[in-house]
Amino acid sequence: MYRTHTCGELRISDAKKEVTLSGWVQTVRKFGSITFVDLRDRYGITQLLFSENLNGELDANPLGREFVLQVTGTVNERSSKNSNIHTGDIEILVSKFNILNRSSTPPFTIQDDTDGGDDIRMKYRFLDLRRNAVKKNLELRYAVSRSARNYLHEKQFMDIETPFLIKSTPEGARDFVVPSRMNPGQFYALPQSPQTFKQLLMVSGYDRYYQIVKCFRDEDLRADRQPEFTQIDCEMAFVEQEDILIMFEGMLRHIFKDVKNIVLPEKIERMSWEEAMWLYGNDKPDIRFDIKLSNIKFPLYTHPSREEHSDLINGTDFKVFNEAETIIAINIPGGSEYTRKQTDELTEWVKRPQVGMNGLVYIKVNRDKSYKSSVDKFYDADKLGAIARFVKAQPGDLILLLAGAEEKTRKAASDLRLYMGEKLGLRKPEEFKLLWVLDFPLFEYDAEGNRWVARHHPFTSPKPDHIERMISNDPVIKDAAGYLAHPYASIKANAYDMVINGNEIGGGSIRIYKKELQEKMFAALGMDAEEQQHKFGFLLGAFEYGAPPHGGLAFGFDRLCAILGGSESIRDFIAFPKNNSGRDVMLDAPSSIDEKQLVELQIKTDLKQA
RNA sequence: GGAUCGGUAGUUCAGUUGGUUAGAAUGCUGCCCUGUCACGGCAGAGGUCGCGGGUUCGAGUCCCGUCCGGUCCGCCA
Repeated sequence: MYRTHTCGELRISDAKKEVTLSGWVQTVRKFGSITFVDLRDRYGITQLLFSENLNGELDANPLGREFVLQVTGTVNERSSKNSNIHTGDIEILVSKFNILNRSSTPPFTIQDDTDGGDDIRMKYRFLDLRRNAVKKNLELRYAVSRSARNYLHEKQFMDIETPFLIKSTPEGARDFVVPSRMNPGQFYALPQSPQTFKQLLMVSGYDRYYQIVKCFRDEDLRADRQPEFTQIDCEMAFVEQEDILIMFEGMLRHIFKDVKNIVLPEKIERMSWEEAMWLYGNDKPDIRFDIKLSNIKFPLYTHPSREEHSDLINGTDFKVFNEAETIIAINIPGGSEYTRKQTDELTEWVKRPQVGMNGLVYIKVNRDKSYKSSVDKFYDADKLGAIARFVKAQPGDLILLLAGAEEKTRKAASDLRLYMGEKLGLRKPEEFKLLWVLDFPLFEYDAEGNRWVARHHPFTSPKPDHIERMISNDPVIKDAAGYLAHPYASIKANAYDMVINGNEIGGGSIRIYKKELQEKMFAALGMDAEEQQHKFGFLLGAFEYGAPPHGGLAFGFDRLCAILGGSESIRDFIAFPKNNSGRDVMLDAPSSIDEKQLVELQIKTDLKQA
C-alpha cells in the first residue's frame, strides 16, 4: 500500500496513529542531526520529521526537490505549530522511508510565488500544474462544470455527444480541417460549434439538450481566445426567447451560488444592442460603473430614432468638429484636477495605433464653475457651458471629446471609457454585473466582400415583423458607402448575448425552423439554391419533417471560469493551453509529418512512383 | 496581414553616454547547524548577452535583418 492518508487530511485528532504517506518533496530543511521535509500532494502539505536515528540513512540517500517519497511514521503534535496550513498542528515522525522516484532539479520553483515566467512554465506545464495557483483554477473549472451539469440535469437537459469530424461550411470562422485517407482529396472539418447537430436533435425531439464540448476555430489568438475552447452548448424546443433567458440566468445564478457563494439579483439587467452601442459604444458593455457616452453628433442613418445635437458645437471655425462625422463626449466625475501632463497622456493614449484617433479635446469644469478647455480659442464659456449641461457635468468634472468617423470614434470612445474606468478603480474585480444584450442586428455588412453576412449565424431568426424587410429586398448593395441605409441594416434578430463585467460569456438565438424562411436567409447571404443544397441540404431536409420551434445558446466555458476566478486570461484555466501563435510549446505542436503520412493522405504524391 | 514591448547565469531581472574582469536575488553544489516552516551561517560552481550581419580602436549597449515570446489591431457566423 502506497499510502493510508493524503498529505492534506491529518489533524491533531490523528495523533499517535501510524500512517503511510506518499507525495513530492517540496523542501528539505536540514538541522544537523534532524531534518524537516515538506511532503506535497494534490490535497496539501504535511511536514515530515527525520530524527537522529534516520540521519545516516538520509545522508546516504539525500532527498532533492520533487523526489517522489513514501514514508511511514507516527502522527505527532508539533512543538511549534504552523497556522498557515491545515496540517500545521502535526508532523510525521518518520520511521521508514522509500524514495519511489528521483527528480531532476525543476527549471523553476514549484511554489505559489514561482520564479518561472510564462514561457518556461508552459514548456513544463506538467510541473506548473503541481503549483497551487494553477491547481486552484482547475478545481474551480471542475466546480463550474459540475454545477452547470447538476442544474441542467435537474432541468431535464440531456447530455448528447455530437461528432468532431464534420463537414466544412466556410461561413464565419475559418475551419480546422482533417484530411480523409479513405476519401482521397476530401477533408473533414472540426466543428466551430455543434450548432447544426443540436438543431437536428431538436427535430429529433430531444427538446432539452446540452453538452460541455470542445469547439475549434482557426483564427488568431488572444488572452481570452484559444483555437480549441470549450462551450456549454444548450438548445431547447418549444421555447420563446424569454424562456431561454430565464432558464440560463437561472443556471448562472446556480453556478455563482455554488462556486462563489454569490447571490445574483432576482432580475438580471437587460439592454438592447442599439442602447448598448449608443451609451457604451460597445455590444458588451461593462456596467459596473456608470460613466456613459454622450452623443453630440452622428450620422442620422446610423441612429434614426435619436436626436441630433450638432448645434452644441456648430457656429465656430473649429474644423475638427465641423468636419467630423461623429462627436462623442465622456464625462469623468472629479476629473477637473487633471494636470496638463495627465490630459496629454490621455491624448497620447487615444492616438496609439490600436485606438487610432487624431486627438482628444478636453473641457475642465472647474470647481469655481469656470471652464478650461483645449479648444478655448474656438468656444466661449457659453458654448462650453452648453456642452457641460448636455453631458450633465458637475463642477469638478472633466469632459473628454472624441471626433471622427462613426465606427472608429464609437470604438475609441468605448475603449477610452473602459480605460478611464480602470484608471479610476471602478472596474472592481470582486464585483459581478450580469447583463443580457438583446435585439442584435440580423446582418452585418462585410466591406471586404461587399455583401451581407449573418451577424450571429445563418440559423438565427429575424424578429417576426422584420421578416418582410428581408424577403422584399434585393441583397445586392449598390452603394458600399451607404450600406447602413440598406433595409437589411435595420433588421433585428431574436438573438441575445450574456455579458459579465464587459466580457461576452455567452450568446444564442431563437432559430429559424421553417424551411422557406431558412432558404430566404441563405439567399440573403448570397447562396443560390444549389449552394444551399450542397452546404446545408441536411438541415433543410430535416426542416421538412416537423421541426419544432427552438432556440438556444452557448456559454464560453473557459471565459466563464476565468471571470469567476478573477482573471482576464483563459489560459490559466486550461490544463494544456496553446500559446499566442497557436503552438503547444510543451509538445512542440503543430509539427511536420512524415512523407509517408503525406503520401498516404494523398496530400503529396509518392515521388518514387511518379 | 499590421503595431508594440521583451529576449543577459537553471530561473526572475539590473546593466548609466559605446570603454577595465557582465552584476543582484533566487535556485544549484559542498561544509556547519536539534524545532524549522521564505530556516540560518560559510564557501563554491554557473554566461555563445536569442541568432546573423554591419558601424566603431572598442558593441550586452548603436544600425539592419531574422527567430522566439507577451499584449493589442485586423480576424474571431
